[in-house]
Amino acid sequence: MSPRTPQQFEEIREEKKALIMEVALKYFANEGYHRTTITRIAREAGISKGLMYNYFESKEELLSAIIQKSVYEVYSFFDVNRDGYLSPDEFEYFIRKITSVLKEKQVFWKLFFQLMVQNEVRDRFLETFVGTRSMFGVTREIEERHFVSGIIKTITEYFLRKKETKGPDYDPLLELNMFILTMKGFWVTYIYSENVDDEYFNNSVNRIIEMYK
Amino acid sequence: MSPRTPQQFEEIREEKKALIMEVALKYFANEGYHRTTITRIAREAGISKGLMYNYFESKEELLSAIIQKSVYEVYSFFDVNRDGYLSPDEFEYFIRKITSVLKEKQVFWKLFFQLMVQNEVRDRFLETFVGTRSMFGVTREIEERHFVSGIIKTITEYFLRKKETKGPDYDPLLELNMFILTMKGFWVTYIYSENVDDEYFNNSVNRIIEMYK
Amino acid sequence: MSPRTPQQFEEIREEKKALIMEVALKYFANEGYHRTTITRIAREAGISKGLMYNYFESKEELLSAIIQKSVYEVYSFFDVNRDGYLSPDEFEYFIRKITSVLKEKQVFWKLFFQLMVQNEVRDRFLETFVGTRSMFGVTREIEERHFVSGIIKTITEYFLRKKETKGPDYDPLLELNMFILTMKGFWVTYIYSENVDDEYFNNSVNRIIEMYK
Amino acid sequence: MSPRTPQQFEEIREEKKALIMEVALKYFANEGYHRTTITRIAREAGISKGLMYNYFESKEELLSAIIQKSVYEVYSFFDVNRDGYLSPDEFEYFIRKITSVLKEKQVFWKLFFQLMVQNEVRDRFLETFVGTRSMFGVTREIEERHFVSGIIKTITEYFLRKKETKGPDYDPLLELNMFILTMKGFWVTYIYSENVDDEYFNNSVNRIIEMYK
DNA sequence: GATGAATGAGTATTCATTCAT
DNA sequence: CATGAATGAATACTCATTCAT
Repeated sequence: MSPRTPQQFEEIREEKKALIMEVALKYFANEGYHRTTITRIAREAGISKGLMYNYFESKEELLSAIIQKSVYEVYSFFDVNRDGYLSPDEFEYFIRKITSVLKEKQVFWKLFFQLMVQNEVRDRFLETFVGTRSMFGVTREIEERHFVSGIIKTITEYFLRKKETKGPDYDPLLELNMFILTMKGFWVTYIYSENVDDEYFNNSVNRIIEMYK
Repeated sequence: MSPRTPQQFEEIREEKKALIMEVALKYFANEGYHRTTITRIAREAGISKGLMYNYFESKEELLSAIIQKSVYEVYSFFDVNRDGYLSPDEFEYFIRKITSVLKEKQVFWKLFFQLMVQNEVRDRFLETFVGTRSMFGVTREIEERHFVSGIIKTITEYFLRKKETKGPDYDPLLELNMFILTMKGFWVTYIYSENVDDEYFNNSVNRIIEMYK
Repeated sequence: MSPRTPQQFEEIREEKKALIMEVALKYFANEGYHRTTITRIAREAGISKGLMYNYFESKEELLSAIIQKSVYEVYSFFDVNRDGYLSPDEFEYFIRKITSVLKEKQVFWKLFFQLMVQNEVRDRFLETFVGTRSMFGVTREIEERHFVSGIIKTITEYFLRKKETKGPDYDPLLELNMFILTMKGFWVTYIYSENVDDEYFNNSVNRIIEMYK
Repeated sequence: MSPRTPQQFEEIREEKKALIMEVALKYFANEGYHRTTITRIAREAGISKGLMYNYFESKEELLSAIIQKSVYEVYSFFDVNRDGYLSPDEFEYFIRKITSVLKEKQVFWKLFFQLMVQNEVRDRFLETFVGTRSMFGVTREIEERHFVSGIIKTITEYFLRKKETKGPDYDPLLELNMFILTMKGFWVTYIYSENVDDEYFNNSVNRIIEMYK
């Protein structure tokens, strides 16, 4: 009969928020942000529409929260190698990480990709979370800010360093470009694979490492 | 001032339809299908909403017509090589074709990609036009129907044949997979590049040919 | 640490109710009744929404309680002169009272005015609390019931009596009307003055007395 | 069978817009802006909600259009006397105008008053349309901009000039203040009178002229 | 008494589609 | 063939009120 403690309320809130975000991510990713209605999310999460708005100020804020959370989780995955120098083994480790996080957060990447694909949303979120708008273009000037830019810089330096051992015919920026191309291809392929074949997945990763390490 | 002949009417009709489709494609691709209103398309095409419905039964039918037309144009681009056998030079030619059609039809590909990214739309169109739902997955069984499946079959055979010259360490299906991966990466990169750097573009194409021919 | 007596409970209850009403009056008056949410009032009063409903059955009942209380306070301000006869000095005293109560209860008058201005609310409350719906109109028949009617009757008689001294050209009902007009103008002017200039305020009051005493 | 001409369409549009604005004004004025739903306006105007939005971008824009139109009509009522000098007869004429426009546009003034009475709306519209926020306060500094300010300036000068004939005991600014007070009282009284008694109305106007000319 | 999570009926707004002219 | 006024179903969002704890 005694009222719930603030901690209990906080717990309820966090659990419900997590539930809503989980359901919303699933539908945003698979059906698209615009096509997913609040009604659907609420029904699927077993709550009322009103409660949704108790936790998130708007549909957009819900999307934002999902992205923020996911980006944070992806960030925390890459806490190593932040010194800016990459040894070949660290490079390999990085590729293995990036491919495993693909599996781990497949649904989020689906959503992320979808957002990238739409002008409007891209402009709103890309700069905030990724720090670059040229992600899909050939990025020549290396941007300093943000996580992704930082990684790209580190990797660029890795490729530039390889020129010393590979000889005069080696075009490091072209190789970098091909590497990024391949990673994107890998990404887009496996994001939309419903039943990833582990053997092929691993073989592909190993081959990428073989080609670009 | 003599009345128009039925042929002339038909011509006018076709021109108007083409104009509408062109405008719609532009907006569908850049703003998104759901975010583009019929009103906007009609205004931009300089006609009334009513007339729109005279030409196309619904918004969806308009989309469908756009895709059909574009897919047809892309098809006709590849009229060669339909005999199912690919020589190395034909393979190179095919890559050059596929990359140039990327530039040629960039707007369509943008739209296409956007549609692929949504379950519902994917299910509705992919099978119809492309003949496979596993496009984004690791396709092992080679599907026979349709254009894309046909091409994949031809290319698969190209890679299988290479085993004979490349030796026992060569895994043709893995190489095929890497090739597809790379092409997808190339595709997704350049679709969303606003100002494609021709030099880099060509260098990348050449490198792909070098790697997989 | 002895348990509170029923009286103490009652006191606490009354204090809380008063606090809620005070906060609510402030927001109702300044932001509008409809635009003020229960959540806001509860938060501002430092209590929970649930408790609000422990004290007041509904938002409307809260409004009702506020008006009742304020009207009662205004009533009690005018406990003199209830014998129905007004001497000139009592008339002056009445004007000074009515203008000072304007300052005293400015926030309430703001709310009151806002309510008057809306048909629905006016109909609901005006009759109950003021005893007339013609408050804003030219009232000829003098209504007997209620406080305001009583005052108007008393004042009407005051003006009628003045005819004897003012001579045949004096139209007492017209003068009464002008007096009421002027009082309303004074009222509406000062309710919405944020920083009332005391000198002007007093000069205006004196001038009104000069004109109508 | 031939399509409507642009003129016909324009006519339809203007008639419907006028109808909607008329109905909306009535309900906004009598029930309050916030309490009046779009559904109600549409039903009362005999059209669908959707059509409302064909003509007005939002509820607020509808309100804005109503005010703009009404203010324009009131402005056009006062095209005389814009030279800034007021003779006594012009002053009388002005009062007769202002009181007759009260009758003419009673419903609008009801709405206007209601808006004034709410902080939020007041801030949004008052400055735009009236050019002063101190309307309800004792305005000492005379503002130059806008219509209302212009009139107040002209009238102020009228009262200042009267000092010369009225003698040293005459306080022109106090009289101005009393005049404004009385006009406001007149205004608020007659806005909310449902059946205005013409004789009383005219007598009141004459008495005001008598007092302040 | 006290809390705030939960509800649901209601509100403004959008937009594909129809249809009288 | 051509127009755009008109519709209505759907959608995001609000908020007074209830209720388990």
